[in-house]
Amino acid sequence: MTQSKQPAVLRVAAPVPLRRPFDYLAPEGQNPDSLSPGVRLRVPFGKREITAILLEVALEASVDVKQLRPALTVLDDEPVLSPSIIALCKWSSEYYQHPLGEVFSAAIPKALREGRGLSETHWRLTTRGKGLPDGALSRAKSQAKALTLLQTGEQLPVTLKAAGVSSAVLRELASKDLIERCRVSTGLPSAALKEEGPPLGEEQATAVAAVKWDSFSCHLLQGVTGSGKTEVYLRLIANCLARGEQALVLIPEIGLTPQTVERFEARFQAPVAVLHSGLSDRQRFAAWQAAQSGTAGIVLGTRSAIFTPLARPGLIIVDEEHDGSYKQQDGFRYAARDVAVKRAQLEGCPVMLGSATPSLESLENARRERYQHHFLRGRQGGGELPMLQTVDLRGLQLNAGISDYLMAAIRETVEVHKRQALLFLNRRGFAPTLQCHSCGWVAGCDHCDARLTVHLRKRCLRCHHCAAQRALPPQCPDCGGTSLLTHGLGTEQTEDFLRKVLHCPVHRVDSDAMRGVDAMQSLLEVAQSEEPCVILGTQMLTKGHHFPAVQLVGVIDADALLYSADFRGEERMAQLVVQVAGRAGRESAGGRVLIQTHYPDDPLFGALRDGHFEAITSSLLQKRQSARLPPYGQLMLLRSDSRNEGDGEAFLRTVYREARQHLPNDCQLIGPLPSAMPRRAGRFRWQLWCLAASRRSAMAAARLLVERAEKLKKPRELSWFIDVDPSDVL
DNA sequence: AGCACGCCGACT
DNA sequence: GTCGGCGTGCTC
Repeated sequence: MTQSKQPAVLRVAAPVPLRRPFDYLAPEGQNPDSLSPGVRLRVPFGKREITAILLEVALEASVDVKQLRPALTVLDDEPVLSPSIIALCKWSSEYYQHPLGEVFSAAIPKALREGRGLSETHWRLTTRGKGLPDGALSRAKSQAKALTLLQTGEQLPVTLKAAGVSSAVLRELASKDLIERCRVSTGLPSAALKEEGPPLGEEQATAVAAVKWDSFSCHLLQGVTGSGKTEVYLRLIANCLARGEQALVLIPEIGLTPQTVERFEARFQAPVAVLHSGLSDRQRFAAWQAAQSGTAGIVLGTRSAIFTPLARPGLIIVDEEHDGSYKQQDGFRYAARDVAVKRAQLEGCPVMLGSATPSLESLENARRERYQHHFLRGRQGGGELPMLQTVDLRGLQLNAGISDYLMAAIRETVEVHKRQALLFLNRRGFAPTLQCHSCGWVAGCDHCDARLTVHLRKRCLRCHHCAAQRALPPQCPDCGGTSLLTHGLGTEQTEDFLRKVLHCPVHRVDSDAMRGVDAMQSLLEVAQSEEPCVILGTQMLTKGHHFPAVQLVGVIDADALLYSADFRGEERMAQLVVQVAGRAGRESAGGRVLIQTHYPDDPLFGALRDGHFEAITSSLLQKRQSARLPPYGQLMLLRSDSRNEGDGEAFLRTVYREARQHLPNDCQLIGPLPSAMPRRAGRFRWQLWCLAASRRSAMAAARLLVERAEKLKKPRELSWFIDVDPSDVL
């Protein structure tokens, strides 16, 4: 049997938006069979040179062997990505229909993406350096100091620098062949507890005990603010660390990192590695490395941290699992919560999703017993749940959106009880509309189908959907009329009104007021100080922060949220009310929540008043079921974005025609439909809906849609993408 | 995504 | 006569 000598082929993922792998020959003198998937290769790619990730050593090339070029170098001895992370990336690439090379890019810090080394991050003594007699180099003091430090083991350059050893000294020693660069060694995190923590309640203990180690299981922990979810997390982490394993904890936003780190560090000896978008490349790389090498016992991060490799993964926690920020809204559009569940499955470890207001998706998974559902019903420390009440706005006179009833409650809170009031209004700026009283002209955005918002502080008009901004006009640009009216309500306006009528500080918390790192910090200090005041803000307020002195929570305009065009509007509304309510009376009795609405009879409010979040979710689930919307069907959107008005619709219509007959028969294509705001930032947006009855056919449909869209010739200035499990359908 | 090649307008 | 506009085609 003759066999033509087939060179083994290196199949790699390249960091480009192409949905196929590329094959290379091994570099000169390199045995391809010695290479493991996950190592980085430097390869020629067209006219440039890129860093690619090895997927497999294949026996046969997918193209003519003559076309293969040899890889230039192998960058790693050991893979930078573990087999389970590679599997996770492959799954994500397939599930979200995003090119694998770009998925890898999301999992790897920039330094590694650009081909810089893992292999050269630490310094250690060479054999020659180790054999050096004591007292050598006594004349070169800092060199001697470096050697002494390195005698205890390998060190990071930053550590050496902190000890007063400059990089010049290190270079000098390296040139004498006394020290060399090396890879970080695998460390074991310390499991020591600094403090025990409070005794667990019965429900907490049950939840902790339900988590079995060494195998996959998914848990949904549902409990209102103050019910002690964090204590459950801490106990689980303690157990995980005691087993010598690492815990990965996801939180929704960067702002929650300091308080979370603080709690972890108060409880555990183990080092905490923090990963979020606010880090420098260097910091991110260091944290990634601590996670990957196993020296970090706890890895805490936002969305993208879900792809961080762990030497010994033992537990994954997703806090506030319902939070929308777990879904990436551009490029690689993954949902970190769902990737977390998949990762736990691949790693064979437990995952815990926690929330006061779980998503309908997770509740349905719990109902089907895919997830174990644990409830924390009591408030720890004897705090009572606040009383929730609607204020019927019909026919009431409002000042800056505030009824006399709510105003009286605010006064009572700050003036009589000397406590804090928290008001929620989901619209920043002064007013959402500017209109001419003489001719009716309305200030609109030139680039979007939207009105410009009046910002009085900055004396400008701003579009909240694109970057457009202009000065506030002194008169109507159409008729020259000088009487310009504002309509509607924003946080600035309510702030002004409250400042005028109250004798206490009024703090505004929105993305305009919270510019800069210190703004949020000083607000939290105000909250801690417990001075009587009003805190008025947008969505930002709902995210997890502690407001110990808040006794009253007011939702100024619930109607805007309730009647959103998005099918998730009511779900979001219910979540939001429960979340803001959680800010009230956490540590003080007699907390109240007032919700202003023109529709007090909506059953949703009735259920909220009675504290029956379950009643709301089960009624919402029923509506979803009859509409066959998620979680009863899987939704995907193929979206287009084009400069020319008709292009997007025509493009999606062609995809529709071509894909329709090949689609699995439990899939339904709807559209193309224009987006809720058809023109945004000068581009026209259309969408094609695809609803699938099962996950399997959803994945087949996604693949088909992308395949067809990719084959079509793209009109100029048109771009398209698929959004699997979209969080916003507007 | 880059990066080239490739054919048509206003400049030294 | 060239510099350069960005259309379109390719990357093992």
